Amino acid sequence: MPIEIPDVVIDRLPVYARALASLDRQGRDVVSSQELGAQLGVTPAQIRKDLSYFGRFGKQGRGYNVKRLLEELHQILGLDRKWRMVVVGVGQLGHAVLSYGGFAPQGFDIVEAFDADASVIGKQIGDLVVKPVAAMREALAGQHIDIGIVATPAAAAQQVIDALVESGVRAILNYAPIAAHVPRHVRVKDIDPVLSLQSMTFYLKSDLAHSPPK
Amino acid sequence: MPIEIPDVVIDRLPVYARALASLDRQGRDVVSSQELGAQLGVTPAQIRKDLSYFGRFGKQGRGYNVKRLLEELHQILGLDRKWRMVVVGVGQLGHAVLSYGGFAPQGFDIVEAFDADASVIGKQIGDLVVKPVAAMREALAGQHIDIGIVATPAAAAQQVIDALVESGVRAILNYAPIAAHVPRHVRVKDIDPVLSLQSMTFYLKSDLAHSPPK
DNA sequence: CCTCGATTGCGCAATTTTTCGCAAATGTAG
DNA sequence: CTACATTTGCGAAAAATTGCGCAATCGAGG
Ligand SMILES: NC(=O)c1ccc[n+]([C@@H]2O[C@H](COP(=O)([O-])OP(=O)(O)OC[C@H]3O[C@@H](n4cnc5c(N)ncnc54)[C@H](O)[C@@H]3O)[C@@H](O)[C@H]2O)c1
Ligand SMILES: NC(=O)c1ccc[n+]([C@@H]2O[C@H](COP(=O)([O-])OP(=O)(O)OC[C@H]3O[C@@H](n4cnc5c(N)ncnc54)[C@H](O)[C@@H]3O)[C@@H](O)[C@H]2O)c1
Repeated sequence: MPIEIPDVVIDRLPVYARALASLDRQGRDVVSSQELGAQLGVTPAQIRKDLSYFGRFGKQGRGYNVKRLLEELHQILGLDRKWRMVVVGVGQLGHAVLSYGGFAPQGFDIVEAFDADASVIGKQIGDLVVKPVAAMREALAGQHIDIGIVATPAAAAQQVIDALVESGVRAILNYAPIAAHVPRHVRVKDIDPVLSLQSMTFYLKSDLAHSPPK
Repeated sequence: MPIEIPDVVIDRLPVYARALASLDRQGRDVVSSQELGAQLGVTPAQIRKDLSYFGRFGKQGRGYNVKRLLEELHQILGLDRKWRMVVVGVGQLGHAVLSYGGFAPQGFDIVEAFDADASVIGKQIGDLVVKPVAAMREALAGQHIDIGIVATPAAAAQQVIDALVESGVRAILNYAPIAAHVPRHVRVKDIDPVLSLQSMTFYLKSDLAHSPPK
């Protein structure tokens, strides 16, 4: 029964969900795998196959009901509830993360923020006050935190991650440029724009087209 | 001769390069695929296979010379030269990007910044002055820009991307939560923390372990 | 100069992921 | 009620990716 669902499939579902939400806002009622695929740059067959891991959500000859499919995806991904997150490292990037309006509407609530630097500790951002990272264990002891966001310098990141894991966090969104080590029950996703750039340059490099149009 | 190299392989090379740079800073001279793999959480066989697309860089019985392999990877990825980038959208995130110290040391230079908002235009950040996005075409007309970084709200992102492509940019680092449409000769990498979170919750959701250790 | 433990590079097998192809539904139009 | 244009879900084929196994090679030590 528990057929293994590939990670790649899980990674695509949020993309489908985002597109469906957009279609929904535009008032669209139904969409075919064909159209959705064109919009997202994936093949219709892939969308249908991905969805088929979870059930039968479409109607032959019609396509998918946008609202219905969006709800199903939310349920599948666990987006039909709130997730509690903490941010560690409130520098440039940490500030941007804390004041980003894109998390809360999706059910991702940042409930604590920590930093090591005295000039940041105590600072109020939104309705959070930055606490000392040294007191993180205690601060998190009573509460249930699902996800830790790491935005410290690379040198501090692994120890911060260890502390988050100790505190019961089961997923890490890691902005620091390191390969994090975590126990197997903890998920990690890395966000590193430099790695993204460095893989794109491979293709740019060999592009012979080189002249800016005069 | 031009054996097709899988995209997944290209995506891993920067990760290897980053680890090698770290080993190099630690004064390590050689490393085996075994050790590198353990550090990065990939199998040694995968590392060897990936590298074998490009040549033979190791010595049997020894492993890889750290400096040598790092140089080779830099060459392969095109990191042995400078890349010129522009940032469009200088809000919270754009600020963090502009003042991020992690790009320049890797050869990624931000040479212009644009925004639509009068309260940001003219502002100096580092040694750049934010210019009006309306004048982007003209500002970029003379120069060769390799990569565009998009940090505008979603609603503006596609038109900004179109303008960047028009200006001759061949790669886009897109922070906006949209599925960008670009001509085939343009590369896009998306950075979207919400998508990352939304795929991790799939696994958290089904985790039965739920209680924070008292 | 021989032996031995270590480690690469790579052909090939195994596994994973994507794509194909089509029967079965669905809605529409006549 | 029938014909028809669509589009799904899914088994099976194809393609892509990963992992295995091992001959060849390296350096150290004697
Ligand atoms: N700024 C960006 O655009 C950007 C982009 C990608 C990745 N990153 C990465 O994100 C991280 C943060 O980048 P930034 O630009 O915000 O740097 P920053 O120096 O502005 O902020 C780092 C913050 O972490 C705090 N800190 C240091 N050690 C700590 C510890 N042990 N515990 C808690 N807090 C600690 C510092 O006091 C500081 O406030 C870095 O790893 C960087 O490589 C940044
Ligand atoms: N802040 C984050 O942590 C974060 C994280 C991930 C993704 N994002 C995404 O990055 C983008 C920027 O986020 P932010 O938090 O910096 O938002 P922001 O509102 O602080 O900044 C957006 C900036 O874009 C400018 N802008 C608007 N339209 C423009 C146009 N047509 N041309 C040029 N500039 C234009 C605005 O004037 C503003 O300065 C958004 O798409 C957001 O979803 C942000």
